[in-house]
Amino acid sequence: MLTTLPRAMNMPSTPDVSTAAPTMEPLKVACASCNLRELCLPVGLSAADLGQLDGLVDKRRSVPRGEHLFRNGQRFEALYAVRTGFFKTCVGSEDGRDQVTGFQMAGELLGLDGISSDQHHCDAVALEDSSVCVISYNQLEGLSREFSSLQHGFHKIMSREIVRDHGVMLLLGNMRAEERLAAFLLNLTKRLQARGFSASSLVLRMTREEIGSYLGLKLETVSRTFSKFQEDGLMEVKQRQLRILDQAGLEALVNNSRC
Amino acid sequence: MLTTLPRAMNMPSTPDVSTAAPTMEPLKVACASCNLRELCLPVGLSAADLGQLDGLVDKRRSVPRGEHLFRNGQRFEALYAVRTGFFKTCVGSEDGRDQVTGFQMAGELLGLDGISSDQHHCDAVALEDSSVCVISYNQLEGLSREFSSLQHGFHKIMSREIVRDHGVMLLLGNMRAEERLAAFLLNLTKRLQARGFSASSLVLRMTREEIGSYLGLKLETVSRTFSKFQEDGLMEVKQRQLRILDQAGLEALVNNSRC
DNA sequence: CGGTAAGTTGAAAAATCTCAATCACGGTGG
DNA sequence: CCACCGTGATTGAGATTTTTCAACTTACCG
Repeated sequence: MLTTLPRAMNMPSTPDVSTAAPTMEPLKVACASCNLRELCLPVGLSAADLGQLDGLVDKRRSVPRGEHLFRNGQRFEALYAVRTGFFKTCVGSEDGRDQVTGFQMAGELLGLDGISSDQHHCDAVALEDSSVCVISYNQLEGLSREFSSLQHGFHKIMSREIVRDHGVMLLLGNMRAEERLAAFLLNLTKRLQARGFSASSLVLRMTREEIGSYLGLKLETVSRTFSKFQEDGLMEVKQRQLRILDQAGLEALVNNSRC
Repeated sequence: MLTTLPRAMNMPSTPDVSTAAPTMEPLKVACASCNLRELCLPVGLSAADLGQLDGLVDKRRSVPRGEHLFRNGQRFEALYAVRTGFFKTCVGSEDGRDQVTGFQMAGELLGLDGISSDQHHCDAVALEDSSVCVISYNQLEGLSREFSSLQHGFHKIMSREIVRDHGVMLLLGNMRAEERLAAFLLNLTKRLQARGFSASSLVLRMTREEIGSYLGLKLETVSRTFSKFQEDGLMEVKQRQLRILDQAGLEALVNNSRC
């Protein structure tokens, strides 16, 4: 998916206070100096264009762990780019069913579902203390008409979300429990790696139940499958602390349907 | 989803040769005179704007039953609006897994997945002899910068696709076989009804296997569930010919998880 | 230090899948 | 015109996977 990797980022989940930009007012939000620009909405924009996009990000907003960034039914006004932290999105039906539709980390966009009918169609909940950039959707549409590279980049992001969703459908429709969890973990580590984190050692930000909801499994099945992966020497699991020992083994699980 | 219903359409799956537009050259493709304009990309555009959108639809293309409109990996150049007929889209993984990600009928857009990386990420196959309007994506981006209502409409369509996909995830992740099939049938009849067809009598365009693939079930399970629905008096099933006898009963199946 | 939320594990139940046989239907060619 | 063929659909029975229910452990937070 991501063609451009970010340069070395030592503290990827911390804002770029370290970046030595001379005379920068901290209250001004500027994509041009954000260390997430290679992963976020401004992908592919030239430095010149980037400078003109001051108006894109209205402001920031911090969301403590467990709080909602937005809720199903709420009026849609803005998109949100995760700056630090970790979110889940979930949809629910009239009866109390609940489905986690995704997990979002730094640089990923939240709220695209809201455009369809001017109101949000899912809940977005912070799984740890988080902060987001607030992108006024009106502003984005306006700037998109001016900067075709921004327009195209935004379309790509929406399209990528559709492609991602189709991948989840494949997972939910065709895979057994082990394959689902393996695919999930590989996807997670790939995204973490793109943000400068280790590909093998990670801390899960979500509960077994949330993983299960995303993967269409019960939490007990998720737990059992983790245990099995550990027995098989694929990884070390200590609660939410994971260490991948055999990435190739995981990949084989996903790819070789059953042999 | 659809707020505006089309006026009376007697032959919804036939092009608008009947609409008495004076001095219209039949080779010119014009959204302004298409009877699908209320369901298709130009939703919400004023008559004035619509007239200016001559360039939107490049040309038409007909796709015989069983043929591909586009394939996974193929270069992305255009979106396609279904004019007549019926399509399925499916994604596949390296190992021969295959997942139907959607069924598209008149007025619905195909190819949105291709924007993300300039190549298609799924196959689109005609399930009956079909025809589509070819919408050059470059042209669409250009016109979008000029007409903000087109821009907004397009964004809404992409967003709606994302919302739809999340609904499918809920279905695949949380529902049992009966609920899935009921939800699928209700969705199908709702869309057919929006196009002027009966809400109760329909002919399935896809096989049990294709339904199963979409719903994450094996074809035998789909078949058994149809039989059960028939035993329960919810519908009459004769191969692909369906007659819904108890729509409320189907809705209850979907909504009341298990009571 | 205790209370609570999260995670693990076992055993039985339930849903779905697999494999296999049979049936229905549309098209084709003798 | 009709028998035949192939694809798609149906149905049964047993195997498999996942869920459910329940008991128990672990970690974290005030």
